[in-house]
Amino acid sequence: MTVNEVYDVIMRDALNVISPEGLKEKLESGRKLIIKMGADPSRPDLHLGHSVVLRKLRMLQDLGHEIVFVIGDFTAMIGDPSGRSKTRVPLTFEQTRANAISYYEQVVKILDKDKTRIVYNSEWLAKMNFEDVLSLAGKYTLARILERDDFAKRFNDNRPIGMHELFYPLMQGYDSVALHADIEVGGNDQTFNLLVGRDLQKDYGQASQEVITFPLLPGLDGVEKMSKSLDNYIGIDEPADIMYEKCMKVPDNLLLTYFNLTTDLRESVYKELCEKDIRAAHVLYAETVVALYHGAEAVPAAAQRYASVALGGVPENVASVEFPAGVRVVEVLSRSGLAPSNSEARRLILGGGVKLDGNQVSDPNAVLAEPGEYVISKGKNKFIKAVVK
RNA sequence: GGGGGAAUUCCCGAGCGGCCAAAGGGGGCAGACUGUAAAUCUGUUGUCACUGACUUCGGUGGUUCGAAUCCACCUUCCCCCA
Repeated sequence: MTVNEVYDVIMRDALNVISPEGLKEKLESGRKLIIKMGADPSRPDLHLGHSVVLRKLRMLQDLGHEIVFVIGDFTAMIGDPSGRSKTRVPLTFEQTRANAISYYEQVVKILDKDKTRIVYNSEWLAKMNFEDVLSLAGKYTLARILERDDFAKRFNDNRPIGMHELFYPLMQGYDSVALHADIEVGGNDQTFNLLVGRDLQKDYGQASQEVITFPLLPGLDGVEKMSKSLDNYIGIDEPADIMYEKCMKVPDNLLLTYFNLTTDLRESVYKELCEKDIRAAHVLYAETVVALYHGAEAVPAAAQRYASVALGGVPENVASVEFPAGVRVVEVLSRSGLAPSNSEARRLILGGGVKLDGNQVSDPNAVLAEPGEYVISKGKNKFIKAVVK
């Protein structure tokens, strides 16, 4: 892609670009730009929501620029208050390192390993003394910090805001100063933090970074933003089968958005299909995404599995768990993870949600007396093979 | 520093001495319907050896035959005054 093409794609997909002229100028300068992206080490599991931004970074990388991931190991001690209504529980140093590694491994599924750098913000933040901190704090005002949605909200609702939390945007902004970042990208929820970086760079005598924010991908529930903790995500690490199935579950009214933000397909390919045959559009989406992360060769198997389960069949490679003869079905459910407890398993049976080899189990005290293999299912698409010995 | 209030099961929120595993709503899960969608309807939502037992209502100790409910102290949060 040429500089102009990349610029156009960014302008098309970005939610907001602060100073498009500045961005264009930098891209055309011929310099190798430092592009900053904050990584949240408290949640190292990447999903399609992250891919929205990552895929744009990949384009910039292909133009020769350097992507720098800032692992907020120091800021993690505070926890980003973005979108939070409560103070977060801090992470330990070891946790952030472990998470950072896992983060990196997933990131390079989309990005070019050689042009991706990882830095830890403790490198500079931990070295600041109290005087440095005061000087940093003096560059911002309470009123401006309180402009932030979540702070304002918490403040008005009389919920506590720790003093240290107010420093979060400043610290993240200072990262840009330390790195001499040219561009910073992030999700829409990061807008405030990214802008603070711009201001601080100016205060420290640097050119302000360009800021590009991208829309947040809504989760599979169609309400909240995609996130692992809400379990409404499609992880980029997930097996092809699961990925395919989840893609089929994307809410109809969001499918267009998903196509837009998470695939390379041209609008002409999917737009009409979404309007005319939403089911076929789902299939196209599922195939596209699975191919993207697992290769085209993984598609047929995933599609076939989906189809067989849809027809009420049992998928082929189901995880199996061994049990001694005479186990209660309830225990099979709880120990295999299909149910969180025996009580819950019992309720599921009573509610008609459990099947044994395709037949509904109605007795909560049912037992697998004979050795053999049994397929136990919960709901429509959760299966486990019980190997009874 | 002084005064007043609050802490309930995943979340919000009722309960204010036995009828409380704790109303109601949200969310979750399952069933029906469907396209493994949405909407809708139904059931369910502490654990276990489940017609019974056990553990829960910020923490610790107490009063009582009996405490989520009363008392004391502690912890945390909020409000008002300074």
